[in-house]
Amino acid sequence: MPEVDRRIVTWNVNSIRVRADQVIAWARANDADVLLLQETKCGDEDFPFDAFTAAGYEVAHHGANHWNGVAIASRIGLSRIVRGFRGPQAEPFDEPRVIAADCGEIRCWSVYVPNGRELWDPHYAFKLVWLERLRHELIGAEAAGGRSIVAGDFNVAPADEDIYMPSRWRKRTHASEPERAGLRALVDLGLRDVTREHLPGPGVYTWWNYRPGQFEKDHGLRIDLALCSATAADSIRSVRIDRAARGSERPSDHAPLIIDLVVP
DNA sequence: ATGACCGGTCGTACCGGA
Repeated sequence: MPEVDRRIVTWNVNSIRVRADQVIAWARANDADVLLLQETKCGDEDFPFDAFTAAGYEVAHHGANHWNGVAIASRIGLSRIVRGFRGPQAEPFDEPRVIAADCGEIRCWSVYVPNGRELWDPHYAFKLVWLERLRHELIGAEAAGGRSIVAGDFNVAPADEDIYMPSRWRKRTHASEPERAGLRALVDLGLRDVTREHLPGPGVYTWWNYRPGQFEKDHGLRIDLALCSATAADSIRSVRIDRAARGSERPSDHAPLIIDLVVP
């Protein structure tokens, strides 16, 4: 059977209404097959479906209001869509932070892990439990078994080398040991951090603060990740981060993470 | 420098982001 190249991209777009044109133009120029988007920040009624359709992408969106929101756009098929965690969810676990679908030969998840805000904030406890809830979701879906990519904004820097100045993040979220343990528990399911494998650090970042000079000084974090099952990870040809997109006009504060793989 | 940004909201300050 002939092999087929697939390009999967995860990108926290920080409002799809602001950046639809930019995201679609980028997807076309970069030949993306699948876009895993986070922080669309709109309800389904406000998602620019028509613009994506015109560009050849089917879209499944899971959004409620101006917070959170995730989507999968695909030009290689879109089926078996699951919005949110399976089964009824009490708030705040019903927030639109996860969506899954089959895109061609690949089971894809787009995830937006809660920020946590501060180590003493109840939102931080929510973040830790949410990561554990995601772990159970991935176990139930047997994500580690097939050809799977669980990608998105995890809001956790896996190691100190993923932070421009680790000392500044000692007492902040994104770098604490419990968050990293939550992430490791996902990896322990058999989902590999393929950016780490293909782009050894330090200095590999996906997010830079909007504050002036932060991007220019490369004060970034690596918090957008692609966790891949063994079948998917073993078929990866390259992993890249498009820093140029972060330096564009009116950019998202996150850069796209690009995964190229080959499937039979 | 204690500062600086950005998206969204029945807004013109504040929340959330990270």
